[in-house]
Amino acid sequence: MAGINRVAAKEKFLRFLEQKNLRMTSQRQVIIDTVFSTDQHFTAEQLLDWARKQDQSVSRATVYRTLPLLTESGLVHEMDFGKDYKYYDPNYADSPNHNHLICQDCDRIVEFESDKIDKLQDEISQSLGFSLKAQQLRLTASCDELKRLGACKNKAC
Amino acid sequence: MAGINRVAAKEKFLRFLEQKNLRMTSQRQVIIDTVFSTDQHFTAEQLLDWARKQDQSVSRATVYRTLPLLTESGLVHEMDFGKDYKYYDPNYADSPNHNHLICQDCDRIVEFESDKIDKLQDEISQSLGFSLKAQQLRLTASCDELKRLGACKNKAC
DNA sequence: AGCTTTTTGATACTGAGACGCAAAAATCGT
DNA sequence: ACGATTTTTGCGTCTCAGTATCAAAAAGCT
Repeated sequence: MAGINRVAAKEKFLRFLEQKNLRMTSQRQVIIDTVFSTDQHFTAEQLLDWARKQDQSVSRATVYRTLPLLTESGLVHEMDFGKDYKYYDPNYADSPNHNHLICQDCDRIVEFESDKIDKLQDEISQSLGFSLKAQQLRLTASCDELKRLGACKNKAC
Repeated sequence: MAGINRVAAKEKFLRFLEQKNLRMTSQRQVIIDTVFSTDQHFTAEQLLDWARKQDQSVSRATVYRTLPLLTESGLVHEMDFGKDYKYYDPNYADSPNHNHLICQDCDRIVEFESDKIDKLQDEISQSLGFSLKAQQLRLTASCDELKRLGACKNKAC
């Protein structure tokens, strides 16, 4: 599953820029092309590297300036995995409620959804007197189950 | 509910140090006294400020060195609320599975627990082939429910 | 083409946290 | 109680992600 269609994403971003009276530039093109050519989570610095392979001249500043736009437009989601830098998730437009399980042994990140959890979160928020706006669930786990079965395909396992 | 007993906490920390062949020093005393005189979440810099009011000589380095010890001993929990600095939660020893709801309007942090969610998390981890080690659930919400009812006591609401 | 507004890239800056090291404190053996 | 050994401390420096500044370049407008 390769995330949102690159063309659809670009289109949505165009509409967002228009509505905000911002301009589509070649640098922004390169950046969102890069973002939606993967479905991996990435950091700002990674994105800079990748984008520069496509266009030497893309600057760090522009990458850091474009990421908040992508976040605001709902195409990408800002995540913190407990490191001292941010991660960005390009699968957000597809499934805005997905959660993450991070393996502490092999650093894999597995995405999952759960209607039951979503529903409970809503109920709890209501019962505390709030209305839920956003949510982040992060499970830290160990793949020893898979290891025991010899089924873990990851090199680090 | 004022968090774990200060005396109990100090005792637990003493045992932890002993087991690791580390020493109890006056600075570490001051730091954990400070930590367990509140049940609020705090940052490293806040802790430094508070501790220095009690003992001028406590250094930034020592605070930053002590916090990982407190975390490792299970007395405190490291949290990220999406800011670029970490928060620490002194209520962790009491209820290691509690979750957080952060109000985006008034910045209040409400703690809550849910056996149902805990259970679902475990089930999901198992079904993905992992065993759950740790968990962080963060809800971002707005207190407009309370506001509408005129029941929100917070000044910012 | 000229004029205005936005965007860009280079560079300097900020702020949390880590590191290195010599001095100070705690522990231990005698 | 005292010197030897080990740990811890405080200071200063360093790193690194992210932000701010600003003149130059690009885009859009008439």
